[in-house]
Amino acid sequence: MTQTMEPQYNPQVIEPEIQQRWEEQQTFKVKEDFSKEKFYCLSMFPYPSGRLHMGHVRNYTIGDVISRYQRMLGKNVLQPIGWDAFGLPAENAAVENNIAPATWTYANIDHMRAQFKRLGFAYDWSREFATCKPDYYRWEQWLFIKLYQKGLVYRKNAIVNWDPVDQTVLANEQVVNGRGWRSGALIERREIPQWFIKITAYADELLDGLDKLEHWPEQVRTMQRNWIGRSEGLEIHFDVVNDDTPIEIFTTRPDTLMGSTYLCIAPQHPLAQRAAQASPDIQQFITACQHVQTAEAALATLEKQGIYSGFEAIHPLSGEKLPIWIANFVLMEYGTGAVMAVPAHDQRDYEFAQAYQLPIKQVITPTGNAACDLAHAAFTEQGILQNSGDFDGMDFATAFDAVETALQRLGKGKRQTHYRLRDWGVSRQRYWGAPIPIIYCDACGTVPVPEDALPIVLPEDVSFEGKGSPLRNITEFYHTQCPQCGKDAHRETDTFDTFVESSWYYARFACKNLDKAMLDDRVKYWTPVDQYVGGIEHAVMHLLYARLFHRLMRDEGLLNSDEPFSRLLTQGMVLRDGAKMSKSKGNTVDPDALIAKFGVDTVRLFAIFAAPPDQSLEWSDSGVEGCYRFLKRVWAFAYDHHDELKNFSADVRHNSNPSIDWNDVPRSLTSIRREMNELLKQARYDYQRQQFNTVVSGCMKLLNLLYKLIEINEPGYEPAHQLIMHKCFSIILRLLSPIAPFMTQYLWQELGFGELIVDAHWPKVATDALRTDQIELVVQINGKLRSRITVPANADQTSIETAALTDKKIQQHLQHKECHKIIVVPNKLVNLVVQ
RNA sequence: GCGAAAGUGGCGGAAUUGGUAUACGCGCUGGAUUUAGGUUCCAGUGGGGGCAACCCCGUGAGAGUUCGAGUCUCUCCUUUCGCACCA
Repeated sequence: MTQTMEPQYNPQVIEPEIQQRWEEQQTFKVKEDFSKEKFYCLSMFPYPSGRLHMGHVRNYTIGDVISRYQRMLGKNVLQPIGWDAFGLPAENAAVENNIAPATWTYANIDHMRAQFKRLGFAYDWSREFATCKPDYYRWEQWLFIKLYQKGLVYRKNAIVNWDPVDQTVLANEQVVNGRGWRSGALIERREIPQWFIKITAYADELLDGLDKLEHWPEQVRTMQRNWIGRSEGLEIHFDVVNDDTPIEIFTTRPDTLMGSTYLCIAPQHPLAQRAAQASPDIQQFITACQHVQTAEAALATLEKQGIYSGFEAIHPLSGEKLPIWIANFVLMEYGTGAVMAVPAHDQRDYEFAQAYQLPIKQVITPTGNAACDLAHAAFTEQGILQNSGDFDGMDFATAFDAVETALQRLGKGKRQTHYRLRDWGVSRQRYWGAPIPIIYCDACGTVPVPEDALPIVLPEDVSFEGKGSPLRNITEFYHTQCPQCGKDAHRETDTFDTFVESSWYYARFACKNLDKAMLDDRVKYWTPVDQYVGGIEHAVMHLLYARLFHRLMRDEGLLNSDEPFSRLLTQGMVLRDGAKMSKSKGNTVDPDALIAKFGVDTVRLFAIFAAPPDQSLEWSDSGVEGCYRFLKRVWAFAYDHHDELKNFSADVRHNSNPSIDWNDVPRSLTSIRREMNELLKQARYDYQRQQFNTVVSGCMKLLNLLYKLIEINEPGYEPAHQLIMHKCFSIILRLLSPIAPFMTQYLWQELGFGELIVDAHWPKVATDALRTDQIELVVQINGKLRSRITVPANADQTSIETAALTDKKIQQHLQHKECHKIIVVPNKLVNLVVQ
């Protein structure tokens, strides 16, 4: 404890001092003591976009609060950080500023690293890495080849957005209203060969695994379930009149089969192509469909259009001839490229049938006597079959089986499990990404790069104009020899989707410098990640791909668990004036400016206090000032307390608990002590359930309590008074330290509590302090609050009822009325039910 | 369009299991300190009525279950997120 203390809170002086000390002492460098209980806390690593925004500050503060809290609980905590360094923005910046994507990326990383350090996050910086470095991405190239050998990756044609003016492939984000964002040209669908990872081979496991992720938010699990979309249905074949190839469809509603009045096929369906040869109108329609965007949202809101193909299908059971239509909303690449239309019982089919005057045939009637009016909408619920021949009168389940049996007998259909989930296309026609390790040889075909030839290094020193990949023009990259026959060959110029890098980085943090393998046994100690923190926008894609990669690595024998993230916290967005903070909206707040004005602790405190972690946070300048005011009040209290401390008993000063008989202490003091312990109990619970905003409220209440305590004067009971005060302040500092680590560290030492507060014991509740002999109960009449009574804590039901009924206010209310029933909720209330 | 959430004072939010609605903070009003502004401190603050005791209303809208609903169920409205090449 120092002799003097600054009266003014000056974060600009203390924060850099403490930051320097953490760095010098390597306070947060993790010790690999495998005998200790570990806690791996990870926030989704940032894309190095330039500067930190408030969303970053919030995300990484939440992760840091959890890390520091877990460390104070005594665990061996790993909290690493790195950079998701490949991506499209670097290419855009390269075009705009005439700078190589690598140069731009590394400069951003340097800037953001300095910002992270200023924010005081308890990272183990020795494990930092960037995914754009060959010693990282070489291992995903290695894994890709392993998957190739196992048949888990394959190449097939897939659609991209093609900008015919810029002669380049555009991301969905770069297509605005169907046009290229730079060229303004109408985008075309173009089919090119691309690499896919067979995520569908893991569909069942990814789906079933969700049930075990009990510490994930239910909404995320539901979204993933729906994304995978497992459904049971029938695959049905329709023969085509005057054509050899039958049309295959999948339906989850075979009970409506007899109500099918037409079929729809995709414009790219082979049959549609044949139809186009005979009809210029059909050809024109198909050409127009070339401009349908690839994004599903655009597709779904599209005006449904179609044209009769001239072909007819034969209904597999009735033999009826059904017209085959070509429709813009049916996609060749998903499913079979054809659907059976049942306009009476599917809303989309209904609208299409109305628009093109196609017949609507009702085959399902509601159960019971419920009305069913097909004049305005389809009836889409399950019911009882009618107009369906032998199937009439059956319910959904019976009809499902009967239709299946009937079709199977004819060889025209069978039961099938269908997934909405599609295989993961990982090819990107871009420069700034990890090269896909494949070689194309005229003689040998597609040849994977041999393991000992990895990594395939991406040249960083390139001139980048944004028109196609520069890799095609770099001879020493593009031209190579075939690993099998040695003849001239060329490399794949596509790079990996950046989701590949972010799918396994969490595991690499366990063994960052390893150059002999992707992972080693250390990963078995550290994974799974105990706490993962990140935005809800990643609920499906990133989190599903990481769950896939974890299993792929497990099946390579690199890991011994099934899931990458045991617990997930999805934090909300930072809003200002009700809209997401973003450069384009011009409503951002610069964290650096705030830190310069208030210090880091205030910024962190606000990020935590303003909203619960999983909800959106509304920015408020005056709210930040309120947080600053609170920290100043803490400092002011500490300053006075520091001054008073020399008058305190040696026991209290040295934090050795003096023995005090609390039964002998006046109620004015014991009630403060009880309140303090109740607030502590609540704060511990709030930490556990990760509701950190109310932890801050609790600390504010504790400080208010201390100011109340100062006003109390009980001569002869100074030791108890001092003890409560000193203890209460040490509790405030510890509860607050994960959130405002700088000030609390400074005061912890200044007031002689110890050295590093992050190594202090987490405060415990004195349960004896919570005991009370009298309790207050609320008395309600018909659920409305009418009075309060005080009863002994151990009062029985009868005496509580008597106390409630004889209460003066209650008697006034009960005049001339009869009480039927009394409900007593222990420790809470009494409700009198009155006529 | 499909999938997932959210809606509580002037504002951010609290209310652990269905049990005292609005804790804590901001803002505002009044007062103290200060030459002044700022800072700091004290008091008040959901709406309506009443001299007062106190009463009525009140958690997006409407219904329902219950002794009791912000919390559970249904319908609707609004906002946000995701939709496979932004990350």
